Amino acid sequence: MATIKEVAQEARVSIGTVSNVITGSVPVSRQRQERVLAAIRKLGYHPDHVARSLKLQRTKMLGMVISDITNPFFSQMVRGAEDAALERNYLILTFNTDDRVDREKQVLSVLRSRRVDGILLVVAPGVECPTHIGETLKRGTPIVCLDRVPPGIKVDSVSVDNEKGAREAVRHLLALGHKRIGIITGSLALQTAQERLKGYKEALAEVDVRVRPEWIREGDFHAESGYRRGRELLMGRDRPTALFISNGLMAIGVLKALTELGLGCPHDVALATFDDLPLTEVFKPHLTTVAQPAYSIGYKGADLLIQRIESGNGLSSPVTIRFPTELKIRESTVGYKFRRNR
Amino acid sequence: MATIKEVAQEARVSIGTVSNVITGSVPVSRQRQERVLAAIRKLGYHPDHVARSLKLQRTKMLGMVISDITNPFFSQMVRGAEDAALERNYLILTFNTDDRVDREKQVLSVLRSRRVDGILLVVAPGVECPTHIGETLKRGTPIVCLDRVPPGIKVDSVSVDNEKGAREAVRHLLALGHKRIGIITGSLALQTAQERLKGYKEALAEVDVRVRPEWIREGDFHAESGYRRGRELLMGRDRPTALFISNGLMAIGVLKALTELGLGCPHDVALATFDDLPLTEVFKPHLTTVAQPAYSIGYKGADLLIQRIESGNGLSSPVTIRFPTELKIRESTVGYKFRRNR
DNA sequence: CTGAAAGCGCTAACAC
DNA sequence: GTGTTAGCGCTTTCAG
Repeated sequence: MATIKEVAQEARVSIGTVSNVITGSVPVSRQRQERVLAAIRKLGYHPDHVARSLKLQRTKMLGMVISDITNPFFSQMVRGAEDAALERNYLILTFNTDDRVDREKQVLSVLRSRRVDGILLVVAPGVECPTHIGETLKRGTPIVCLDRVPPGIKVDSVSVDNEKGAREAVRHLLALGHKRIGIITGSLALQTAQERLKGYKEALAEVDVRVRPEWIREGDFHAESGYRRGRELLMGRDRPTALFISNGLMAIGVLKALTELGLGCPHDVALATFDDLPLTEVFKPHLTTVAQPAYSIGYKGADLLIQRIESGNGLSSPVTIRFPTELKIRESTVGYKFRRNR
Repeated sequence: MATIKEVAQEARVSIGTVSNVITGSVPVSRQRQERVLAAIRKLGYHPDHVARSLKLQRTKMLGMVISDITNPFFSQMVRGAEDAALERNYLILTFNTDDRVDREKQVLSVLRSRRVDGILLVVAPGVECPTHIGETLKRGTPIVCLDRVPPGIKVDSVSVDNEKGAREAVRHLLALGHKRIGIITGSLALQTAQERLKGYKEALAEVDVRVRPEWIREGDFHAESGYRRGRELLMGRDRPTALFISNGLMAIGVLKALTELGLGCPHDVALATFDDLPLTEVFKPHLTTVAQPAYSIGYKGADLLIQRIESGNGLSSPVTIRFPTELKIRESTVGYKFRRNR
């Protein structure tokens, strides 16, 4: 592995000069410039970014901490973040926490040792106030929270208007004539999940439909919980005619429950869900969804984070970006008009 | 940010002693050990991994170069690799090339500067012999190729038995009575795609069904090409009764074409495809697939790579690991028995 | 413009 | 056991 020293020898200049032609910060005479370039090519020299990081005290690396890359919502987000980062010559280290706070803390500690310049974080649901986030921030490493905004902490975040998205979806269900609408929420330790529940309640309140507590079930944003809570909701005699599911993975579980119980969608039960699952569009039933711009959340998050890093942080107060959602009406709700008078 | 020097001062010992208690390579007296630990806690010290990397000339970082994290096959692979890496205290830097050779070269160059200890690579389809891979290898950075094995280069690889997987799928189609079977291949610049085509041809040859060149269409492993090649294949009067699709993304495209043309599956056209798309299982039609252990490919790949790194490389000759595939027979092929005598 | 030299924070000899 | 010290490869003053 050629070093800057060898390049300097080969080009018969000082290592300072080599550094100057590489960084371009200090002018170098034409003649020496060419000698250096030739030496670099001849030796196949690639500057050691580790040494540069040590000297400059910045690594041009970002940590990205998500729940699970296998969830298409997050994989799109990661793609967006990587694209934005690469454009500005930042690299991304990814970590899956599976929504476990202990893993999140562990990862944050690793990231500290690795001296990443900033962190994109999808916080794990935890009851306590996330002190590990505050500490990281205080230490000078900027964090941008994605998708979920942790409670009781001043931090940049990029997410969507969950309340409005849920409200619109439930309004849509109501407009179709449904009055018996259940919901499967995410973990209510997450603000995101609470906002979606709130939107659901608001939509019902608007038209004076009573909220029935037994039709509100708490899941955890994973498919298995959608399956279980879905079964509970649909097995009884007195079941809802429509369901609002708080995320895409849980919708998968609900669909499985539906099939097992021999219920048709939308005929027996109409389904509206948060998250648009990209690859399922060509399958039946095509789900009515509250689509989130996952790619943009990741892209904008990385963008904002890099801005923070390069502006020396602490300049302005925390930025909260909320993207709008888009209600996509499809066959899991329409194609069946629920009769109004019953 | 506390440094080892400050810890030494606080604990009233030399920096060497601090280093010794951290690495544990040299014994330290009980008393000083405790003083150091206390100082570390008090100062919130986290060793600077950048400095350590420079000194040790290894970063404990792996580069992972894939086509697109958004493709569930790859996101599972990445998850597997990250899990394996983390277990051994390696971190992963991910990059998407969108199957473009120029991006791949660029990424490899970045990875070289970043001094990653090894690279997990899904090669982009390119005509020429991949010299950039050979150079990286020669420079001493081990590479493990995943999913696709580049031609004309001795390199470790982890993939599946594509030929056998395709053969079994087409045999299944034949067993159902189909004699008019088309295929949409991946880019034939990829050995992977060629192997799947070969399996298809072999299965037909086994029962003396003539290969019809007009029913062999070359796609590129992306959904759009599945859609286009699918349309071409199915629009004509003289169309196949069954299709073998060489990957999951293209299957999505074909399904879209099917819907547009008003063709039912499996009634009008039976479909068998490579790749099991994880979240589509609850939708209709449930696809008959040649399932690949994507997670295991990633996991084993990282495992093998780390072994190479830590055994000082160049020990044994290239390892080629081939996982078996599993044919999952589902409703996109069965549920409709094609009549034998026509 | 150019070269010399001082570190960035850490590990690993090496003496004691 | 413990302290001292020489770098790892680079950037950046600082003289000239």
